[in-house]
Amino acid sequence: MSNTAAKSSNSASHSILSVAVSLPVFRLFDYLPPTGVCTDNLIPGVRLEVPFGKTKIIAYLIELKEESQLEPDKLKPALRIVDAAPLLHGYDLQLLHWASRYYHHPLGEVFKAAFPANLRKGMSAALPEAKQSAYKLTALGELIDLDTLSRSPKQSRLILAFRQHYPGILNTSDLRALDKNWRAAVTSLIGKCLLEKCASEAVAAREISESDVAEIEQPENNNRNSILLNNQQQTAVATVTAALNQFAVFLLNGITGSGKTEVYLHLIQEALSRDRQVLVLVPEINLTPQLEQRFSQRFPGKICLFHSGLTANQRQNAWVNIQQGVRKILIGTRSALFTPMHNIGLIILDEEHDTSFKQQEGFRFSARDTAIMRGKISGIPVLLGSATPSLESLYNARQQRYHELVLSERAGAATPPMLRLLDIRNKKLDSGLSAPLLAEIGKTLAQHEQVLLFLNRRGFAPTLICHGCGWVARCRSCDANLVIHSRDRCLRCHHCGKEQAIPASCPACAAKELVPAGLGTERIEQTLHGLFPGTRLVRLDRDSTRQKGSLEKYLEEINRGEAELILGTQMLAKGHHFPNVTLVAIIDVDSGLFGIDYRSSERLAQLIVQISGRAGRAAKPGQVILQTRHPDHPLLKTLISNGYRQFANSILAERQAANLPPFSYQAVLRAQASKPETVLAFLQNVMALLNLKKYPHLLMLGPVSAPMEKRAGAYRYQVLFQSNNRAHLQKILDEMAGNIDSLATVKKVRWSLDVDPVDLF
DNA sequence: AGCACGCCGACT
DNA sequence: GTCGGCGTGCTC
Repeated sequence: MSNTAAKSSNSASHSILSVAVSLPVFRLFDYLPPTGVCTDNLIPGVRLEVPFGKTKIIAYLIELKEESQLEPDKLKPALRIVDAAPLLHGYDLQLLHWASRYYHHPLGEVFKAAFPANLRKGMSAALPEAKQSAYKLTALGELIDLDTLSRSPKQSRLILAFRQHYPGILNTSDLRALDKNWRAAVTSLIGKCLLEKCASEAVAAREISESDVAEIEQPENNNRNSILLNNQQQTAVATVTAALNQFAVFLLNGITGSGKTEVYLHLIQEALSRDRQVLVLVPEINLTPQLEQRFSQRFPGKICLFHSGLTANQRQNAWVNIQQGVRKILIGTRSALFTPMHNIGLIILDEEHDTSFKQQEGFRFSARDTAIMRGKISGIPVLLGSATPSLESLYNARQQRYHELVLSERAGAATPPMLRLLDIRNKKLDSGLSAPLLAEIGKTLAQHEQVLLFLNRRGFAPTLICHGCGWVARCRSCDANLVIHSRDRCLRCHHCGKEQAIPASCPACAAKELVPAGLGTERIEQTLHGLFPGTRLVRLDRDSTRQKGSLEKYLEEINRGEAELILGTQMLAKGHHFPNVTLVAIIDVDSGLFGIDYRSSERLAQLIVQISGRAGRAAKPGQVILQTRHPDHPLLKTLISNGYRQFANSILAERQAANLPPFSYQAVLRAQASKPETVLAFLQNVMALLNLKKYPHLLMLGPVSAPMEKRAGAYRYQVLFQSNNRAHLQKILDEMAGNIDSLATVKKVRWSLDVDPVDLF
């Protein structure tokens, strides 16, 4: 009480509103309060509508100041205060400020990421319950002969439903259950004066009776759904439960099928019983109807989903229900991370190694790292789960920064698949397929079992090369090689998506000796058609599933057992499992083995483990064949014989032996201008300004993309900063951010700074 | 990001 | 003579 009194007496003199706007500028803008409004109730975090240039926009109040740097006559008054009370709580604001600083992204843009589109446009955040409508029949509707509606079967069915339902009132969710497209029919019935909207009292009455029903059903639900935990699961649940009131990071390292989800469900129950909310983050692909069903069976009426597939209104409903604490559990993708919560008590992040937790453009951030920071700010535990944890998380666990919980027992009796290296040195290959592999494929098909082939390259061939002079087809706007697509008869850039026709002769030497080099899924598909004629083959990659719903169609075909040979990219590794697959082959493991970056080996290993999980679920254990020219590669051998965990350890040990820290951090400064000299001068100035010598471990690479060519009307260079020390990098970036604006204005350079969302600690 | 101002080629 | 191209600069 005394707190608020002190606040308002202070703010009397603080009558300048410093706001952030959703623009790519780092500075804040100052406004006067709306005319005739007392600033006492203005608290940072509220939305304001302000005049901005010629338009008006929604801005976010950051602080109240005594005076502005600008001359008073330049200040405009804000138009209105949108929120009586801030929608973001103190912890949420702290998190957004942290993210803006840590990822060097403008504060207003970070705020934008925290609000659904409707609220960004200034819509009120009133609870959507008020919008829940209910309908009942009019007197005419009660009496009308249904035969007169014989030409509108939907409408007559609705009328019948109203008549049969006591007390004759149906609300939106009832109607949705009756018919997905109820709205059109209801609208025309209202138009015919057969149906009318109820008064709001009637709606409230219905809601009470509904919640009664839910409570009667609940105990029975729990009995049916709750599964007994094994010892490891019990330990995990008990350990996290004991820490429910403090910040701690737990790494739940559980092999496929070890029952991680059951641990999540028990912990959610624990948090709910303490009247706290829970945030569950999952990779995009995992947000399936099955997951939703499993959660809502256990926690009926308590869940909100939040992901890119929702409409603007659905997003707002979910956001507000969670923000106000009406719903208790938010399940969503990385875009759900910043949703304010009334009383958050636990964060769960499933498949923590998954790369979709990193936002790679615009506001680049790592949802995993930011979730950990959210846990720290809110003083609550964060649980990271994975069968193949990222190296950084394993490292953090080893450094005791995370507390590791292991689930090593499979719930069912399924035997793990057998991994085998197949040496293809000096072996004849047909589109990358060796004779022993082809023999195994033939054998498996003959037994009417399914085969899954993996190659992480779509298209026909990754390059078009001139046999006469060595010319290679490259993209004009990127530095990447163009990929040959045979079905669409074109060359396509997998970076920017640009297409062009396949030239008939070499543009450099005019020889008609252009040959496709390398392997892609299209090419293998073609070869397999020739080798196994009449076999039903399904190819799954971004090209074959571009049409909406076609992925689902193919997956069903596979699950029904109609598809015998399955060929595909990354897509195969995630989400779905195929019961009748007994042979998995990875056509080229070597490509992942020798990257400059250890992350390519890490991803390869994760992929092998995940894709192996697709096989051997049937009564018969599956086999996994890895084609390689390096059967003695220590990493491969470790992975095959000792598993992912040992593999990860040996990468970390290798780096330690080479005196390298486990990770490095990077940032990219991009600059562009109309003249190349301008770009260079700008970068030189920036470099001169930075005291790089202070940071011995900071590596500066650049300008990176040479030679400098004009692209899209501008010359652009980028400079890469790499460091083993995140703090050093942060300091350099701070120095830059403080000076770069003025340098750029003088030199007319456009610049942007991307901080790769690598790690937190 | 939008949006306006400004300075050079094809149009009635 | 203008319409409009996008390069450049600004928004409290």
